[in-house]
Amino acid sequence: MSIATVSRVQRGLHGVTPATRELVLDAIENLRYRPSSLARGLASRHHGATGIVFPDLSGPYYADVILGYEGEVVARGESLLILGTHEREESSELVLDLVGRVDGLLVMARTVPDDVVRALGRDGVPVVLLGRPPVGRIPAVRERSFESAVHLTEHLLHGHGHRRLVFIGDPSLSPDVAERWRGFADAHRRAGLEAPAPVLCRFREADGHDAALRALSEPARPSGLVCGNDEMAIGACGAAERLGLRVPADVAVTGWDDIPLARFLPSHLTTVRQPTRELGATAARLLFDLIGGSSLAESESLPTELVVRASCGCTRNDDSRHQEVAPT
Amino acid sequence: MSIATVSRVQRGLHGVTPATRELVLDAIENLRYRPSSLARGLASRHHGATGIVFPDLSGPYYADVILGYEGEVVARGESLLILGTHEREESSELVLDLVGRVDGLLVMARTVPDDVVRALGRDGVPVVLLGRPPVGRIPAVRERSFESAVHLTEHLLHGHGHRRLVFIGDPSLSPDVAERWRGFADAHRRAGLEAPAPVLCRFREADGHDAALRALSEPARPSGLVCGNDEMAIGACGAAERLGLRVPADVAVTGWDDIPLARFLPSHLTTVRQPTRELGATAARLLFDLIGGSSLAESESLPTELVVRASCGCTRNDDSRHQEVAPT
DNA sequence: TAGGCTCTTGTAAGCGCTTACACCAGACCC
DNA sequence: GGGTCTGGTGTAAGCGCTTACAAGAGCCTA
Repeated sequence: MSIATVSRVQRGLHGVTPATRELVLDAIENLRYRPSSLARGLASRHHGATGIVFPDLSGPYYADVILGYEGEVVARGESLLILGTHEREESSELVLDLVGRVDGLLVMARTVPDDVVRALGRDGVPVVLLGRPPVGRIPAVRERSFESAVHLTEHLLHGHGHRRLVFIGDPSLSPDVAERWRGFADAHRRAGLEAPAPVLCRFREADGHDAALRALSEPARPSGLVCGNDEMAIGACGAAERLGLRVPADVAVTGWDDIPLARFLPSHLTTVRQPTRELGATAARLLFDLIGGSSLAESESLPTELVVRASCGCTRNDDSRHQEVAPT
Repeated sequence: MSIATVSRVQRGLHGVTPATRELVLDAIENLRYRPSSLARGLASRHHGATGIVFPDLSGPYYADVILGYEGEVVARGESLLILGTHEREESSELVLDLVGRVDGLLVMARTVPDDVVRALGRDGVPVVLLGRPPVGRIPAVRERSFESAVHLTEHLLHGHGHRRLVFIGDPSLSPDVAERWRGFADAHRRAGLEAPAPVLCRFREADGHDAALRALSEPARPSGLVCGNDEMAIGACGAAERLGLRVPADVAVTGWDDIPLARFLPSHLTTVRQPTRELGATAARLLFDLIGGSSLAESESLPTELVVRASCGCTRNDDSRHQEVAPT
């Protein structure tokens, strides 16, 4: 019984007599033989693994995306390498290293600059982006942040008659936030209004708190704060409370992401739910298409869902209405 | 210039003239040469990667552990493969597959049965356990759940005079919960009381809700619910509310893990904070010791911290006292 | 029955590294 | 000046698979 036959049986190739196959299978069982993934990879020149590069893992967003991705990967019998960049200096170097260990890479927002992504593309590495715009021919998966931002802003503008909304968040820090800001501004424009400049801040609760404190201390106090994510919104609610303002009576607050905590704020948070798992799963499918050689892998965008609770001024505090933002 | 020299330069071995080294480095730079991790691994018979097996990624606990682990791994220039078992049938098979792609494995609670772990140990695979008891000579990293359970229960028993406490959670489902239940029971014993049987339920909010509903509907209503984790505790608070009971006036509720949401319940949750990142980092160090051949890698247990807020009956609802559970 | 098929199995040449060992200069000693 | 070291460099044999190709067995057709 030769090594080639074993290899053929192992990989379920045709051209092996059932009898021999049985024999080989028995031997494998008895010897508890496990093929070396390293040797196999070297000979067949693929790793049987893909990588995912994410900025961090605080909050449920990235964890959920990874979960959606992981499901698809495991279903294909592949492995998954992860790398959190955590705004490390050497992130690009780490990614370049990672790329040597996988057949393809999912690169998420706020991890490495575009030129690193471009370099990967030039080297022929299959790459899919998530939560950031496409780069050259490299496809991206995103949720419709722009559309949901328009939708949410119009809800505030027309549904509640707000006229002094302020956007909290820094569009330059993340493509998602940029899209949300763009939608916010666009909704204003469509309504014949001008959106005030965003109050810049980073992503965490404390950042939102500080930014909201600044915004709410302006002489012309905003009547609503549209925050770039739920964490900032939570901070903003805290800031309002600290200033003796009631949410939503004195100031409306909205977020993004619908993290579990959103339902537990004193005034249940109106927010936008993202199809996090589906984003991850879609990215995986796209990446495997790319690895499989399909060159027609196109960017995709997934619908989001407006979750209307109490903090926007809609009165009920427990149940929540959901509205899907239709494809455009 | 021979291939061996390049290899030597690459790996920073001594015995290369500075001049040659410079030459090789230049060539590497110019040709943008990257060594094949596959070939290198095959020849040197190690993967330069470790794996982590976790049950799921909902809630911040596992994400934080992974983060702590990841930091150590990346600092060593190694890669990290992840596998979520999600109570899949084929989990053991997947783990056995994963093990062929790494130099060592961190196996967390509720993923694969002990005999799989034992089998790995027998095959000489470096394995570290987390959140589950040691198996044979395989070391485990754990937080002092037992001790903090005693501490928490005594706080309730002696600090607040409770006499009808009920434990919510199923000790058979997770080693952590088992330890907590054991501490709960032990504290009762020390106080000359008998702990009532635990109200069995799974880990999620809804499970805690149902279990608490059952417990609180008993003729002799408990005056306090000690829940196996924060999610269950949140469910329990909901159940109390639904029954028209106030927390903590009518019933005290406590959790475990100190998830972010714990601070946002109507009555801020008294809970136990775990050193999640440190757990992950410690496990990584232990695993690398093991891989490095050190056979004196011992199980470790890390201190936890009792976070006293309002839901146990201590009145203040915003600041929180922390008490570290000292090593025993 | 010889020639040509098809189908199964075996052989051996890589895949791109690491590493034991051979080799070759010099430096050094007597 | 020939021998012995020493340390830098090259050679080649793996590592454990995949895979092109060769070889052999069985069957059909003329």
